Amino acid sequence: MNLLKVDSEFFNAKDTLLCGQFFRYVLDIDGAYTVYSLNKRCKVYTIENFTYLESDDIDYFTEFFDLKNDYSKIYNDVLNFNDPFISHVATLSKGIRILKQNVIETALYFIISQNNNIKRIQNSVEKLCQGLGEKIECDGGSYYAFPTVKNLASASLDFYKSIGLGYRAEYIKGFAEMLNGGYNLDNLRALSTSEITSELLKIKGIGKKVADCITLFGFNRTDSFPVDTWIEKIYIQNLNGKQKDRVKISQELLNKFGNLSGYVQQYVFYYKRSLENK
DNA sequence: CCCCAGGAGAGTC
DNA sequence: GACTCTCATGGG
Repeated sequence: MNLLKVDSEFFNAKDTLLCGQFFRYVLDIDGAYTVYSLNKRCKVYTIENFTYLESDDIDYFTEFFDLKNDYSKIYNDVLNFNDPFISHVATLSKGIRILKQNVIETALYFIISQNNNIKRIQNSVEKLCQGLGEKIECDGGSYYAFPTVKNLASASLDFYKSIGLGYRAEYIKGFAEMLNGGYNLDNLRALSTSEITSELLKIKGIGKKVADCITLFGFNRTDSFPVDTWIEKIYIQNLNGKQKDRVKISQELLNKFGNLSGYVQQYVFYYKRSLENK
């Protein structure tokens, strides 16, 4: 077990995990979060001015949490838009880091996320891993890995319905069979963001919003601005938006924020979902 | 009973 | 291109 200690100003454990980009974490009794990704896990917690990362695979989670990226520069670039509302939410949410998640995990989780709520998504994700993932024994208990493509494809439609996916079960089943048949999402990495989006939209169950989440969190393309029901509300209430179609809203926000879109989107989303209600 | 959740697909015009 | 309806499921 290795330990990494970093300044917490631009890496806050709670803000990063609860801002809506990730679903597979548990808040422990001691206040630390246990995070699961693929077949790995880590503990992460913030105490005052420092955030601590504990894992057997520090390298993986250094990449996962994007720790080699300079978020002070990103933060200052966002402030330079000189938009009072955006600056306000950025200041409150600057501890967020955009995760660099495995692309298959990201795609599955965000297909599940459609017309759903975060609690239900988390429940389904956990049951998915418990039902199909490899059980990993280690000191301090055991946990389940994210399932292999083969296991995902071999699971029945009834299994997917049994973990609460509802009508999304058919989307997941179809996507799993597609992957098992040789479709490789990593082949899309050579393409531009808009080209990746176009390819993702060909997959049944993936629309514009889910595709934008996959490009942002799975392909680390920050020139993506996912627009869901919450962002739509913010766009109208706080940004004086006039468009009504979510695709057009996304394009307008992307035009405004460019390569900083992904960061701004998470700052704003987190603000709306939690910070506003304190 | 209603409405809503990190929407998308299919149908109609 | 544009609406509109429907799709499971749990919670408020």
